Amino acid sequence: MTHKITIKEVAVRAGVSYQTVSKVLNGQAQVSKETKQRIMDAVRELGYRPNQIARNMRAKRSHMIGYSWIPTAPNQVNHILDQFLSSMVLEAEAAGYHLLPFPFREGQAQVDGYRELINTGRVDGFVISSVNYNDPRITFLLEQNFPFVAFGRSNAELDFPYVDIDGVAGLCQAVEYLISREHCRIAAIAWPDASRVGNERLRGYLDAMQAGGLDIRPEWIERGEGTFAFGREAASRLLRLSPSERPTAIVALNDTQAIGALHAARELGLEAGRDISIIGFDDAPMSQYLFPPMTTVRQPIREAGRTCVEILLALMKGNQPLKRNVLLQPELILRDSA
Amino acid sequence: MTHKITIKEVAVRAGVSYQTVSKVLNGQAQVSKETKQRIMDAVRELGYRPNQIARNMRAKRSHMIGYSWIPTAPNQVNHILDQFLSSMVLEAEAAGYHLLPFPFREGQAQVDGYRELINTGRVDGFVISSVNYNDPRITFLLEQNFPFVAFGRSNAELDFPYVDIDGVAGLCQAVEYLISREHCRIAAIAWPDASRVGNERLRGYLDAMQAGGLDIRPEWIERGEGTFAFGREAASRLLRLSPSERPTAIVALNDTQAIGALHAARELGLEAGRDISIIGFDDAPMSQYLFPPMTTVRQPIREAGRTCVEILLALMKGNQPLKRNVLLQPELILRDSA
DNA sequence: AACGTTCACCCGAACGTTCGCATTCATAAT
DNA sequence: ATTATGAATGCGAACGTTCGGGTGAACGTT
Repeated sequence: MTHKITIKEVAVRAGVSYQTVSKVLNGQAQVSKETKQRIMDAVRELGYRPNQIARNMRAKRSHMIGYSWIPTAPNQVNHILDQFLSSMVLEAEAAGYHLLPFPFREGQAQVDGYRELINTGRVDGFVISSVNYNDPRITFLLEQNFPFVAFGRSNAELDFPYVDIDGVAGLCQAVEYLISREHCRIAAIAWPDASRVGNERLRGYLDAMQAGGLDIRPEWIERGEGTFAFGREAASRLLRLSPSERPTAIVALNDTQAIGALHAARELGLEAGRDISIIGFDDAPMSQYLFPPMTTVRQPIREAGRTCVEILLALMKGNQPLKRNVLLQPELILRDSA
Repeated sequence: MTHKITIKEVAVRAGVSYQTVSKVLNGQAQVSKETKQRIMDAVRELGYRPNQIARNMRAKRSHMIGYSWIPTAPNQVNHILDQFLSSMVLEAEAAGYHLLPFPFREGQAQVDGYRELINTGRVDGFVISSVNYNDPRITFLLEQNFPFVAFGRSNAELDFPYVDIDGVAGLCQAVEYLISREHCRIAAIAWPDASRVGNERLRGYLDAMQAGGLDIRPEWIERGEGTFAFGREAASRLLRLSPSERPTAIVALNDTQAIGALHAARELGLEAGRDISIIGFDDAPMSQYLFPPMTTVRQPIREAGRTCVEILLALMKGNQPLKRNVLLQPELILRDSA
């Protein structure tokens, strides 16, 4: 492995002290044009690049942003990660920062991972995702007064910087669309009320139903896990209600549940898009390839990743960022299932 | 933000020199039990954790592994990334290493990203993926004699450490299964011959066909992009061949193409799993939720990520790793489409 | 001729570690 | 009593930067 060039070697070649080279490189030196040129030439000829570790050491910063995510179960999807990560990586790199992904731990041990990275000086800030109510990471980081941005909101009383997708608006759009297509009996397949994201989306459903002057029947609201199995089971129940009560449309809080609902409909001999309308949430990549292609709500993930890093960079600089809380608007993608 | 504890503060509290603390912590000191205990107590009481940047500076190592991947197009899937990344992160962390994801660049600029990370001392090694023939990264890294492991193979004449999934075996399994189900006319939807991965998998098809004593007809081999559109188009052509020539089964080199084929079959009024058998490759998470659930080949991604890092760690230590080239076996997942 | 300014550059120190060698002190061997 | 031995610890230096202050020469001003 080829030897690494240091600033001293550049200095020798340019015939100046190495500190002068440093100053020239950082644009804070009064030097004659000629020496500056000599230094630049030497840098180029030797292919010198400043050692980042030494820089970090001196600056007492790591120029790293910690990030960890819940690894999905083997048969689950994380179609978000690629977009979220690469948008963060891109935005961070432009500011001389890099991402440091670290393993996700459950329960109390989770905070230990964060603490360790702080105490060893490996990161200057965090982006946290999969945020929910009473997230121990949030209280911990606030307490430590350590820079972080959350992708997702938590308890209303906690004040911290976040970026989130407007779940209320997402479901509003879906329901409003269904109402515009003359649907009156619209059901929702939702999540347990321990999920802030789920509650948000459900509220979008409720708001839009109310705004549209439609009945909200408790039996039209199914709450359970965000899985294929629950989606199928819930839809199956909904579609077996008596004809006068049976919903003509179903909105699910994610695509996986919606696909379960699609299966339930098919099992009952109903064709989605004709006999029953189904709308998902997430725009999972395969949703477009289903039978029929699924109408769903797409989240601006790249925008979210970019914005998280943007805010975090300002925080780490010590600035109050211009925007501390950002709510991004999702978009209804019309296909054939509704 | 709370002040960071240094080794000197620990030393003061324990009443020894800071270098002694260092030695105790690194287990290379002859010290009395009592002072050792005093030092350990001080460490615990102050919550001291060694500054990793300073350590890295001293050791002239970053303890970082560079990794970058091709971000997928908005409507594409990367269901691999989550598993691959988290298995690498986990394996790396156990050895005190972390991953440094950096933006993927196209063409010649790609190598610049790698060079920059080397020259600035940010990484000690790389894992590279999306490897193909004549990969400029491989020649560059070999030339620099810089530690790396490839996930995927390249030109046969290049000798470098890699981990790969046995594509030949994967398609063999698929075709052998079809043969066992009495299929005689089996077609393949393959990729352009610029893809090493594609060629490998296609060879698996050819080998198994030959071993099974079946006809290999050129019109049964479609080559094109690994997209939904091409899969549909190719399958459509195949299924419109004259009855005596029409294949009774189709293997595709990835799930996206296979799903395209599923659509083509349906458009022609054929039911997959009954009128025509279709097998994909990748076990994309949604494949199980299709109509019908799709038979496909699953790759041991976590194992691949783990092994890449395992080999790389040995290389970075300066050891010749026990295994330098690893070929992992994929697994046929039987569902209803074949 | 003495003095202040400015320019162009040098130099010491520090960031938080680790490492090799030096030093001190007690104990045992001569 | 002197010397060798070993255990327990201290000390200086170094890793590659950046930063602030210092310094000598050239020049202009009175």
